[in-house]
Amino acid sequence: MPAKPQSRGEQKPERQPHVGRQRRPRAERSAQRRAAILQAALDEFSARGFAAARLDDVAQRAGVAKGTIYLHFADKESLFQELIRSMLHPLIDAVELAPKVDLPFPIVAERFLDLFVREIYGTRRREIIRLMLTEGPRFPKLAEFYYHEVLERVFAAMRGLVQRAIERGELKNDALLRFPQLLVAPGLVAILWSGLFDRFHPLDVKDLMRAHLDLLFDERRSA
Amino acid sequence: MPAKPQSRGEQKPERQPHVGRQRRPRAERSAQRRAAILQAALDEFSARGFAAARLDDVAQRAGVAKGTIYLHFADKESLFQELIRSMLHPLIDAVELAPKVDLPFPIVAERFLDLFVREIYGTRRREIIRLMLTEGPRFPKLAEFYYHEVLERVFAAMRGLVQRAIERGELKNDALLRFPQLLVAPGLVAILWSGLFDRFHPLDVKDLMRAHLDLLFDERRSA
Amino acid sequence: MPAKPQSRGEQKPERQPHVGRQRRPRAERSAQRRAAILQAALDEFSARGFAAARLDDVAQRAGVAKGTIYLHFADKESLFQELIRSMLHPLIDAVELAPKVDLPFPIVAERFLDLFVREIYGTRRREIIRLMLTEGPRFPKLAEFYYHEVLERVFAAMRGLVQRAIERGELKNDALLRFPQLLVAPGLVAILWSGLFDRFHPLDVKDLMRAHLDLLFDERRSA
Amino acid sequence: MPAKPQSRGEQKPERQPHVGRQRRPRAERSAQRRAAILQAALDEFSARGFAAARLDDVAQRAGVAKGTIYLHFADKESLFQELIRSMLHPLIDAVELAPKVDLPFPIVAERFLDLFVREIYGTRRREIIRLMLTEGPRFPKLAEFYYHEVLERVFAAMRGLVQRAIERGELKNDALLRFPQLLVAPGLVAILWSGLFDRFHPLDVKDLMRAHLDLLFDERRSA
DNA sequence: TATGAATGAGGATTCATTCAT
DNA sequence: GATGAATGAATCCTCATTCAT
Repeated sequence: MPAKPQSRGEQKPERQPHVGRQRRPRAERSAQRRAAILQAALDEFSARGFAAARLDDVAQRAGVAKGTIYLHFADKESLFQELIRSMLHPLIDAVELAPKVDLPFPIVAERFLDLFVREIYGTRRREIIRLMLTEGPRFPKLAEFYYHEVLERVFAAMRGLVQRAIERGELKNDALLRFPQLLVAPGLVAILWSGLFDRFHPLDVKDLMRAHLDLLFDERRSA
Repeated sequence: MPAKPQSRGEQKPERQPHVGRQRRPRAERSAQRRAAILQAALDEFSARGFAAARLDDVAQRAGVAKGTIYLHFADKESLFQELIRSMLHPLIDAVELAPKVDLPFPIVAERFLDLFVREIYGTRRREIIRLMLTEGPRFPKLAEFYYHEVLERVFAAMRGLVQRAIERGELKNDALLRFPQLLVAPGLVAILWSGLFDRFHPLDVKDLMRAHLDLLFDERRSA
Repeated sequence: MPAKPQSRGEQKPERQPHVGRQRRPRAERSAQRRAAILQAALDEFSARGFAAARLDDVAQRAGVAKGTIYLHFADKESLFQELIRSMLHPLIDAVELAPKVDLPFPIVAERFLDLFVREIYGTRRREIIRLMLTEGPRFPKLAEFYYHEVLERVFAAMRGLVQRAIERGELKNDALLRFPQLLVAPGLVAILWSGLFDRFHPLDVKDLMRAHLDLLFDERRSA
Repeated sequence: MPAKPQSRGEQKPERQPHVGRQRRPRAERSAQRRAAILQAALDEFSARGFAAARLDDVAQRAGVAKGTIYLHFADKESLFQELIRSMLHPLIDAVELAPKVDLPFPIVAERFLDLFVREIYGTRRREIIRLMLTEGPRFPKLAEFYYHEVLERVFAAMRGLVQRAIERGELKNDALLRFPQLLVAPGLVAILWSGLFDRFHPLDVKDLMRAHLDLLFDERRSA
């Protein structure tokens, strides 16, 4: 699941050979602009938060006119919501391709956290998650979407794995079954930490995750 | 048009029941108003976030005129920052009165999480923490204050306890020593959850904390 | 005509020997406060102009509470107008005591300009004149007062002197008779200059006045 | 914020009389609006002074929305300063085209004062000079600009002329060399007078200037 | 489609004035 | 009389949204 192509550059051949302008079919140019706007919106919303972000800045950053934003999005709120949704979609798809292989739970958990580090923390999705956390309360629709489309699925998948682990005796209690949140909590904390306190004390996420796993399955790397 | 008490929130004004008007010294009335403003500010900032909160609403909710806010706070930002600071102070003091008794670490951890549930999650400080998390990136001063005055102290205290636990063999690895965050991570997640997803799936914090402890010290309540 | 006593200090004996507070009869204290307010008002109005001056600052500077100003003056405008009037009154009286001695006109003119330099330019009345010039258009009442009470009288006196000078052949034309303004114009320019350009090029008023006299009566100090 | 020709003053809008709406290129419309705003600003600032003028009124008078002002000027202060500057620029340019012809000094002086009457007193620049005099102390930048860009140049040019006059024996002293202000002082007084006392006693500037010249060069029109 | 000038509702802030103490 | 906390109208400025080109 590669990070989203931030550079606008891989344009395909063109048609109208006589025009000095667009060297690309209409629809494609439009999609490209839409992408540029979303990109810029992510930058601005991330940096200032929803309320303080200015569409002027988004437009400028995207290299389009302010009015153009309204050709693609109904209003500021829609832009925000579609930004979040569009960046969560690949994640949702990924969940479907759940890991069918049957490995020991500590390994599964480790892979899961690795995936988090690689595909969320290490990408701009980290900012999306942060926006979800910080602006979510003002966007019930978005929270609902996130809950049903992301959380429920992820948690369901996790519960399946946990259930098997419990049955196999790899887990001694049902804590993770009842609260799958406990597995990702450190990841969320890392996301929050990065925006708040990194300048005082940077946090090594991989280390944090390893420590988290140590706590959960202490037969591994112990003190 | 004299100010009007407009008592709101859960403040109990303890007025003399027989007096139709205020019969209180100047300084006290002033303090009362300041408190009312802070109270109202917490309500509004919590509900809408810093940028979207309107001082008009704060004033109305506090039962004072707009201008009155400026008698107590330099501007919107100061109001916000002083709100956060004032509500964190009792917490800071509490840390100083560290637990000197020497109990088994699982008990210590349990008490610590109980304290969190009781003194933060169960109070309006929950909202303060949430504001800290969500608005902090835009208030570097506040983040710095929080890091140095709260986190460093809490973490230092926690490390002391963890260190002893390791020495006694109560903890098999140094995970919590290096990342005290791991102990409070579920608490933060609970705070975030409460504002986002409670209407879909309420979270029982005490249960969550118990599960968290179960994961850490699995000789207790297992599956 | 000494400048107004800026220091409040020459208090007279008192009465109530048992009171720790005022050592002065009521009326006198009141007059003292009124004077202090006017003093402070001059400072503030001079520094910022009528509109931008703040009564808060006036009160603070005068060492009284804001409300006290309203015990002495109906409102900001009244304060301003009374300030101007009160400081012009001594000037008006002075005009009455016109110079009855019959001297050569150049000498008369020189004395007149000397008087201007000493009693206006060299005192806080300079600021009053400036305020009159800069704020006058917004205070028609004040302009009217100034015109009738000050200008008309001064000009009438001047015309008397000029008339005699013409009759005696000391002046070859009626320019000053028709436009007494021409005699004081450099003085007004000096007042304006002092607030605008002194930091680039200070103006020596006495020198300016001497040059002005040189131009008018060129048998004196010539090139 | 597109640049603007800046030449304005007595602009005649030259709209096509048959068009009910604007049929003009963007840039031109923008320049027109900017000009209208400056025009309206001059009206309002002149009438009420900087502090008391309301941008709402400026907008209304200019026939634009409040926000439009901010498309052309950063804030109220900028608007004010650009107003002054833009109206002084033509004056500055005019000084450069100094009079190269070598005429007798009284003629030169007369032409100079004529120029003042025609190009300043008789135009809206009179109001600009008044604003400069009355608001200048609160706008040091503006005073500096005016001093260096206008006064120094004008005075330098005047000194050149005066110097030659002295050498030729047309002036018997160096008064005007040291204080060129003396030549324009009556002009400034006329400007101030017009706003303050015209309703009590209108001042005929041309007459005033003639009298001024009479005083300086008394071989002309004498008593 | 795309543009960006124009709009004007909205909100922070100031400060003259009032009035309970 | 004095005080100064409280008021709220007034005003600057911002920025999401519209719309003529």
